[in-house]
Order: sequence, then structure tokens, then C-alpha cells
Amino acid sequence: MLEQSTPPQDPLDRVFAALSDPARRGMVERLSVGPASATELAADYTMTLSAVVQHLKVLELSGLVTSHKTGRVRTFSVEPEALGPAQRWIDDRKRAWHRDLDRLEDLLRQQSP
Amino acid sequence: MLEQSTPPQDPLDRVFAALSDPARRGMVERLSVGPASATELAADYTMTLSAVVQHLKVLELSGLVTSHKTGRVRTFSVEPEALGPAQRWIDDRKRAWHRDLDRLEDLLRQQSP
DNA sequence: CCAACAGTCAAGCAACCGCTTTAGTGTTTA
DNA sequence: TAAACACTAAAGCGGTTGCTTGACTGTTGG
Repeated sequence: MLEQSTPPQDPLDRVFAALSDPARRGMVERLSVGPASATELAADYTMTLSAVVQHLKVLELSGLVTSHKTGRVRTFSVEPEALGPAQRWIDDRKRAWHRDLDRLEDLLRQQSP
Repeated sequence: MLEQSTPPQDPLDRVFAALSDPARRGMVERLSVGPASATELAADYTMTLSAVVQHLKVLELSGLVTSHKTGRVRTFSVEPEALGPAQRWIDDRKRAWHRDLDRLEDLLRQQSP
């Protein structure tokens, strides 16, 4: 019985959740080209700057981006290490599946050689 | 100005959202070992069968799993193709970032050879 | 045949999300 | 120094999510 209630929350939860919003993915895409300020990022969207900043906060909490403030402008950059666990999880699934598939092929080969 | 409001919803949205829940990830993990029925899957969790089935519905809607019913039991299996787009998106980000990093290195090499 | 079984459906509910609006704080620039 | 700028913080709101409960439909083993 796997107990997983809702403790401090798995980082993986936050990364996948952050990526589930197209606006947030857009911001990460924009930022993987190079750093940008909140206002610069906001220029690409119809929503309020406020909303954009809230999205950026989610991204930062997930570890996907970092930010530092100089003067009155806060600059955001991607933190690509944060994608590692997500990528690894997906790879593991694919690997597990292929293992399963190979086993099935072996079985079929045994049945009808 | 990228317009992305909320149309029929990008498949990528649904895949990432589906993976953002630890229970759902657990079910996919279990299923990538081999197919299982709803009740079998439910045995690993403290929540109701009803809740488990709802999670499985989300997974199925995202395309990550398929199911077919024989008699009174519905059997679920993974659909690993569905992970492709998510994996590709992540890979693209990593690639874009490395390109950026390499460019920075070139620049630094130019500055202080 | 009928009781246990495997799942389905719908209602209800608390918590959370994505967004806007409003009202700030500190920073620059003309 | 005053107006424009780049955020920041908080409240509020409608919609969605993750559950539970309860009632039901079809299937199957004894």
C-alpha cells in the first residue's frame, strides 16, 4: 500500500504541473533562448503583468527558472538542471515498456519459431 | 503576441497535467510493468476505487493509457507513444539551452583567449 | 438463481488555479 | 523633484480538481 497523501510535495509534481500550462511552457521556451525581464516576457501575452508574474512564480517554485533583481527589474533565466528528473522519469517509463515488449517478442518467438 | 487562451487544449497540456499527480504517475509506473485491472491498481492506494477510476480516466484522456473491457473487468495498459511529445519538448529545451551555453563559451573564449 | 464482484454514474464539497483589479513600494529619468 | 516605470502584495471570483458517498448496472461463480 503506497502511502503518498500530500506531504511537502514531490519536486516532480511541481515540475510537471508547471509544464502543464501553455503560457508557462511559452515562457520557458522564451527563456531558454536567453534571460528576460517580467515586462519583456509579458509582452508576448494578452494577460496582465500580474498574471505573468504569478506564472513566473510557479516556474520559480518548481525550480525551472531562477531570478535576480537589479534596480527595479527582475531578470529570469532557465535552470535546465530542473528538467533532469522529469526527463529521467519519462526515460525510465520508456525503458520499462521496451523491456516488456522484448519479453513479449521472446515469448512469441518461443511459441512460433 | 501569442494567442493561446484555452481552445480544445493542447495534448501536451493534458500529458503534463496527468503526470503532475503522484498517484497517476504511480499507476503509469505499475502499468509499464504490465497491464492491470482497475481493482488491481486500486489495491495499491488508500483512496476509493471510484477515485482510482477517475484518475485512470484522466490518464486515458491524456492518451497515456488505453483500456478495454472483457466481461466485468476493464484492463488498462500503457500507451508509451504518448510520452513522445513530452520527451521531445524537454529535449528541445535542453538542446536550446546548450546552444546558448556554447555561444556564451565562444564569447568568453573570444574575450580572453 | 442469487450473492458477491467489477465497474459506472452523478451529486456534492473543500481546496486549489488562473485570472483581474486595486493599491501599494521602490527606482529611474527627464 | 515629479512623473513614468517595473514590479509586488492582497483580495476576490468563477471554474476546475480530487476526492467521497450512495445508488445502480452488468457479470460470474457456487
